[in-house]
Amino acid sequence: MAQPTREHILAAAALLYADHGFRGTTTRAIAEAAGVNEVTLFRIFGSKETLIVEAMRAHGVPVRVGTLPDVPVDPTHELAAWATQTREVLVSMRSMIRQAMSDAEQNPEMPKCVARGADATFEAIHGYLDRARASGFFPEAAETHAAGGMLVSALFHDAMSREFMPQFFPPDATAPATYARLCLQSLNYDATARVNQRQAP
Amino acid sequence: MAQPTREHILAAAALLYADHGFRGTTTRAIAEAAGVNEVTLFRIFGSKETLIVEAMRAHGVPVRVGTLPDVPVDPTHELAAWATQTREVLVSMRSMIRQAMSDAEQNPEMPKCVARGADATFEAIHGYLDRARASGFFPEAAETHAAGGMLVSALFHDAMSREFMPQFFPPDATAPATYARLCLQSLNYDATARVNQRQAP
DNA sequence: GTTGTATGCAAGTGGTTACTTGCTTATTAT
DNA sequence: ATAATAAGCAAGTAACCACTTGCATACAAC
Repeated sequence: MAQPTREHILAAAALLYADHGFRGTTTRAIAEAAGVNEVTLFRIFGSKETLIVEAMRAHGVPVRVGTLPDVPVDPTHELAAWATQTREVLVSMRSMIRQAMSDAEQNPEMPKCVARGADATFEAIHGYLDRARASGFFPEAAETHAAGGMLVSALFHDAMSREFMPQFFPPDATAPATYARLCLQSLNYDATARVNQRQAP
Repeated sequence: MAQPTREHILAAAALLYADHGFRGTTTRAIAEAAGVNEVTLFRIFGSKETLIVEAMRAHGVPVRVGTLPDVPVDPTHELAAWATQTREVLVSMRSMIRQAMSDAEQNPEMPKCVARGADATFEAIHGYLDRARASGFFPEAAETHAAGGMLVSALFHDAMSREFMPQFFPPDATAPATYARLCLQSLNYDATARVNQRQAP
């Protein structure tokens, strides 16, 4: 019962942290939620801080958030699908992300272990847009990294703030596709490149 | 000494709140920072919660964050200037905004009184882009609201997250101008419209 | 000069918090 | 079977928290 206990505690801590932040998450509440005695937490993790940090590392943003094809064929749909998946993940973790960003003022490690998966997300979108440019979908001078960053920013802001100010965002269902479309347009997307690509070889 | 005291307390509370959030901001610390006895807080505001909410309302996001001309003449520069001003304000308030967003889980009023100025910001950018479209800078079908929202999202995400993951954003100095430029490109910006506009009448 | 109001000060209340100690009880390994 | 390990339980510690009470003091209006 050694490992299951440890996992239960981490899962309970992550869940409580998302709702109450660091200060608001008491060791008593974690123990109760995990169905474990409070002293067990200290015996296993030593302190509240190391427990919470461990929980963030285990239940933070996952590394693989969405799938983008290696060779871009239909950027409009591929990007829209990826944006939808990515926003879904961000929405499911919005509470945890918000808490970690605010706790950063006291403990700068917090947002870093929560957002470990962010690297992979940016690499995925940047790589995809670079490949799309190489395939002729965008002109050579297209600022793919900046545009990809803006797409991520739109998904991030949407996931974090829509519940407070829904009137400022596009309709919920179509928002990710809208962001993807505008991202492509900002890169002077040439939809015919796909056809050319296929005709060339 | 009635009003000065009240203002001192609100300012001290807002400052402490930005660093420590609701739970972390103690009435003792507010009193000490304001140079006032702790009981005075309760005599004036009644409770910690009403004090903090009052402080948010007084020192939240201001209503006028940036200036956009009534009649668009040079969107590239006008939008870049506005984006720079807007990000500056968001950066200066990032701690407070982050705390308010995380405290929303417990008290949904928090982000609303902090972000009272957000309405005006969105109205400003939406109105400006609509006028620019009417002036012929964009085609009739241009999705000005969605693109304006993405611009605000980029500024927001930049202001909130750059300090944690600087590698994912464009160079700090030119980022707002980059966002503004991509926003215009996503709307199929026609820079010559300005000239046409002037020749027409 | 008196009265009312705002503030300071000292002390305390009841509650919560992270964390500890001492001891008992299961499970597991040998 | 026995010894080691992991976990539970009850109780407690010292600190901190929001908030209260009772009383002294300063200043203003009249």
